[in-house]
Amino acid sequence: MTVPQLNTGKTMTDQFFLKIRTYTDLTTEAETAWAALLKEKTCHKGDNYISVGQIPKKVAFVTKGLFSQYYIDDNGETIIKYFFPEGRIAGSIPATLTQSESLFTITALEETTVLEYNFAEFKKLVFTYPDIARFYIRYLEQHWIIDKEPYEVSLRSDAAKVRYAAFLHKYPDLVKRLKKHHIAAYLGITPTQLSRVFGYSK
Amino acid sequence: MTVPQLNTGKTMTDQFFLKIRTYTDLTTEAETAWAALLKEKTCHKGDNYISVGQIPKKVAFVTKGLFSQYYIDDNGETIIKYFFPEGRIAGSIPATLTQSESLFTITALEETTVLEYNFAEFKKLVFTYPDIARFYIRYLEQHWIIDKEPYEVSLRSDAAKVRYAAFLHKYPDLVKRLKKHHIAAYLGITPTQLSRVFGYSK
DNA sequence: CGGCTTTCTCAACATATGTAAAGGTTTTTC
DNA sequence: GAAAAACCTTTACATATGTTGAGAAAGCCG
Repeated sequence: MTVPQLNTGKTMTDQFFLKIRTYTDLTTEAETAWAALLKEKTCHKGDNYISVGQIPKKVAFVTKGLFSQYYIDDNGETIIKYFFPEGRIAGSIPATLTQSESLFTITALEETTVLEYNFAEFKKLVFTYPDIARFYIRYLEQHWIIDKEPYEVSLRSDAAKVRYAAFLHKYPDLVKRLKKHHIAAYLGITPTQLSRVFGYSK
Repeated sequence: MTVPQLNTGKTMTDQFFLKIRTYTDLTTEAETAWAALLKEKTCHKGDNYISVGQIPKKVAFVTKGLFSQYYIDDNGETIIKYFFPEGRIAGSIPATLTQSESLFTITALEETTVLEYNFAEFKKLVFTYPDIARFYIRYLEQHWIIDKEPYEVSLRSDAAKVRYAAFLHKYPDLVKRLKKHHIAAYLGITPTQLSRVFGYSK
């Protein structure tokens, strides 16, 4: 069971299930079973929630703060795959599903509080409660299929300047919380190049 | 119901469910219900199974042949996102899920026979038969999460030469069936560049 | 406050890849 | 089987982006 913790008048668990219900409604039994898996955790700025090479067991719903998921390529460049701000479920999912070493590190860019839960336990609930299965399917479809497509297309066919403009437009709030080099690493360019296209366009 | 059609001694439907059972076993009732949705279709080389701008309703299990899924970017370049050879389920899934216009065209690179089914009808089965839900979840996890990760990483951090070598290694059978410009379009480079890295390394 | 680190920008140069065009080969088509 | 189309490679040139290094600004820390 989670410890009540006020946050705009809601416990973290309330905040969690409010988000979950935007995908699909859950029965009380399902919600109770899921709630029993949740555990609060805090990551200080700079802490790694998951490190490269680790075999992850848990995923984390971000209630406050910001994670980035990144890896270092052969040339020593940092490449950021995702940002996980409030309301997102952070995890190294491929590694968690296959129980293999994570290719990515997930690190806190800000003081970050999460509600974490064991993913294998969650998967058991998926096959026990049809409404949790329904949630999981919606979640997978939304984030792994629908949301990813425009970014993947842009990454392959747009110049850095266009990708930067799209990022500014899509994540105006995130932009303020990130350093330029984080954005560059997400767009797949160097800070130098970002500075160039930024300078020309502004 | 599908028309029996010999193919190494199996009907196309047999071939389909053999593949499905590699994800999870189905009850007889579930299989029967799903089988009722299947319909054979043939695409001649050059035919589009789905065209850009179309709102797709169906997906297609490829029993014989090869599809590519591509789009034309602002500069008129063809960009190939996937190949669908035998045993893969081809579709413009983001557009099908959201019932919006497909960003991609799916076209037959060879004479291709498929077993197609209405995706919304299939989704009803997902929420009726727990074993079909289990299949669908496994399928989403495998193809949309696990399989995609290495390619996405490579696309962002490896030079064209490395990506080409990885492609040769991973799809030795596909390579023989594709033109070089198809491979180039998949790797995100021009045929000219592919010819350069191919020439130097061979 | 003062120094230290991080961040950001800029310049000069290097490089991978794109563009365009040509020629030779292979494949398709009738 | 001949004509046409598609494909592949190569060359010369163009360009976006990377690399390195320097310096200025901003943030952090003792």
